[in-house]
Amino acid sequence: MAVKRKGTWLTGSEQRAWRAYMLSTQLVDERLDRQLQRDSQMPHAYYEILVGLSEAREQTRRMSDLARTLRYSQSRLTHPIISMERNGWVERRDCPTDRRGQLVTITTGGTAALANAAPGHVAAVRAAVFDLLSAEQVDQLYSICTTILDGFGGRDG
Amino acid sequence: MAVKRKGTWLTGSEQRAWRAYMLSTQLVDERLDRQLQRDSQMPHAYYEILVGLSEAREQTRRMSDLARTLRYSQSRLTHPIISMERNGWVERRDCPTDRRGQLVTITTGGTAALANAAPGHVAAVRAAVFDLLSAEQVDQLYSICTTILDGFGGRDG
DNA sequence: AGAAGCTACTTGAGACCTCAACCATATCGG
DNA sequence: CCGATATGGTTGAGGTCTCAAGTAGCTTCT
Repeated sequence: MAVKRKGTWLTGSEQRAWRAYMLSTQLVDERLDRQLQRDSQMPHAYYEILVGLSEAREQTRRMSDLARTLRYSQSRLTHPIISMERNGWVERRDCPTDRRGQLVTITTGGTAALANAAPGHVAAVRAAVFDLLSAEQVDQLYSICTTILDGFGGRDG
Repeated sequence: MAVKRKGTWLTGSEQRAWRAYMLSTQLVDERLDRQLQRDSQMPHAYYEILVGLSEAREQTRRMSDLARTLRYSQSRLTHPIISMERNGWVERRDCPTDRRGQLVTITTGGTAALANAAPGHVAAVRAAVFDLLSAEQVDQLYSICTTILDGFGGRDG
């Protein structure tokens, strides 16, 4: 493995970047969660699941497929799906080609809940992030995040 | 308020940046949490609290003071503090000048736990983030995050 | 065909966080 | 000085996430 010159701690500029990162990501997250919970009675994870389903062909996906694209563990997906099924936002049925599988479909109620939640959520995203950043910063952010994502390359988790 | 030209949705480059952001921040977070939990039996929040205390004058702080700098709600702080007190990592005593107040001090046990956890945690931070980014990107990240932080200006949450 | 191993999903327990309600003390206004 | 309000902190209930273990169906190899 390539040995870094730096020892165990972070340099000054890394440290200040790290602190700002931790603080800002946490605040953005909390803010979006709170907005969704308050205005649409759903946690952010539910919103993401609904989006994932609404974008799917036939509005339907296999559990494992959905979990992979959201990068959720399976049990992190099963629990919400069960409670969203109780809400009437999604429906499940057995997969015809693989009897282990489950197909999840967003219902019209789920679609309505999502349509109802989306504008406020997007406005919150804008207010918290994109209204503040320049176009250049948006591109930089994209490139930083994809660099980090690429670093994961499937290893550990 | 200044009206943005854009309507309710995000532009293409905003959207791809947003997806990369959500994915990467979540993955980084999970990875650090898991590493700390596995190697040092503490969630990330506990680590941050220990750091906050260790950096304080006399290794001691008021609850509300600590909560403010970490940007935690009070009950988000009280719960962990109680369990860390059971671990022997911190101690509490009444504040002499304000009888509502509580002073929290990190114990030698807490200091040891932190010293034990830090190298692995920092290595994980490096591996997940800083080993991948150029110096330029680190500076960009800092500037993006402080821009977002400034946007919060104390309002809402 | 049958055993071994992998994949898909669920379950339950435990930990953490949030929120709202609550007590106690400080502070401010008349 | 006393009531009104604000601040500091705790409590408990409820919900979500994680982790480990369990069930069931597929697949592969001999």
